[in-house]
Amino acid sequence: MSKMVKSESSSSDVPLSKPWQSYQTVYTNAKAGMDGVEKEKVQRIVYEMSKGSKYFENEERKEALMRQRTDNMRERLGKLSITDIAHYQKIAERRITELEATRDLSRIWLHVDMDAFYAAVETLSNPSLKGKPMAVGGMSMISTANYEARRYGVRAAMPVFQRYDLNFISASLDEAYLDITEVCRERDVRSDEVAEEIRRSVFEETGLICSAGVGPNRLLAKIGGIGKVTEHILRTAFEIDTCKDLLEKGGFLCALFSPSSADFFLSVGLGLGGTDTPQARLRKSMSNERTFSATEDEAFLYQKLAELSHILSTDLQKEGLRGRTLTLKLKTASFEVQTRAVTLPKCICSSEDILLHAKKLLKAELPASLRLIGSKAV
DNA sequence: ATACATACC
DNA sequence: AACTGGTATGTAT
Repeated sequence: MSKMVKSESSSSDVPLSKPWQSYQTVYTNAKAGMDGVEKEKVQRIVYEMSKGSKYFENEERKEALMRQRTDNMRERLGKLSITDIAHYQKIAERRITELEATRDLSRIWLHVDMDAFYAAVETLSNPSLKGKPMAVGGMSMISTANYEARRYGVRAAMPVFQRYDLNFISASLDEAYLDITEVCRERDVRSDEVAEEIRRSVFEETGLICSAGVGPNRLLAKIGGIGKVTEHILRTAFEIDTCKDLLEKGGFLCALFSPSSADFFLSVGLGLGGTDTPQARLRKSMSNERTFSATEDEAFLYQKLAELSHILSTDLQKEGLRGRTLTLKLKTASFEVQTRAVTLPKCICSSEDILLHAKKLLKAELPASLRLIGSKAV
C-alpha cells in the first residue's frame, strides 16, 4: 500500500531497450538507503550478472505468468456488459457501506519495524562490521534467516514490547504490533510519545534501531496491504493506483474477484484493519525444509529426506502432536515448487513412519534434479 | 465432501 | 532468495 500511495515506481510498459528495468525482483529501488547511488547503473549491473542463471529464468517465468494473469483480467474486464457493471457497482457500494459500519476508532495500535534487522544483529555480535557494506547470506545467494540472529535479536526487543502490551503480536522476526490503548489512557500520554519512548528503550536495551508507526488499526499502523503481484494487476488491468481508486472501481473488483478478495481490496481502500488481539491459535501443521545445491544424486536426496523426517518427528513429539496427511515439498533445479501429499488412515509421528511415506512420495518423482526438499505433517 | 496442488502473505 | 505456517482458491474425484 505504501507503494501505491507514493506511486513512484513504473512497473509496466518499460521500453525494451532497457530490459534491466523490467527486472524487479533482484533489485528494487523501493527500499530505503539508496540515496546517492546511481540506481539505474546498479540495476543494469545486477541485471547483466543475473541474466541466464537458473534463478533468473524462473523469475522470468513468474513475470510471464503475472503478465498472463493481468491480460486474463483485462479480457474479462472487457467482456463485462453495461448491465453487469451497473449491477456490480451497486454491490460494491452496498459492501462499502457495510464495511464502513464496522470501523472501530477506539483502539490505538503501534507497529514496530526493526531497521536492517539481520545486519544490525550481526553487527552487534561482530562490531568490526560497523559501517561496512554487508549482506547476510550463503551458498552463493543472499538470504537472511539465521538462527543465531533469531535467538539474539528476538529476545532482545521482546521485553520492551511486553511492558507496553503483554499480548503483543509478532508479525515476523523483525516486526511487531502493540495495542497501546490502555498505556495511552492510563498514563495520559499521546501515542506518538509512546512510540518515541519505545524506540528509545529498544535502542538503550538492545542497541537496535527501529521505526514505529501509530494508527487506529494494524493496517494503518503499518501502512501496508497490497503485495507486488496484486499491485501490478490492479495498476495495469484496472488503473487502480490509490485507495480512492480502489473504492471508485470497486464494482470491477466485485465483478472479477471472489467476494473475500473483493472485501479485502475494499477494506484496504477504506483503511480498515484489525483492531482486536486475536487469541493465539493452535498450531495446525508443522513442517521443515532444506535447500542445497541442486543434485540428481538419489542417495543424497534420500539421505536429506531421512534427516528431515527425523527432525520433523522430533519436533512433533516435542509438542505431543501427530499428523494424518504428510506433504512432500520439492523445488527443482529450475526453481519450480511442487508438493505431493498422502493422507493416511492413522495419525503418525514416528520418524520411521514419516520416512516410510515420504520415501514413497519422493520415489514417484525421481529422477529429478532438486535444490530443496521439505516435509510437512497436518 | 474430501483430497490434493498452488499461490500468496 | 531462506524457512514457517496459515489462508484462499481451484481442480479432481
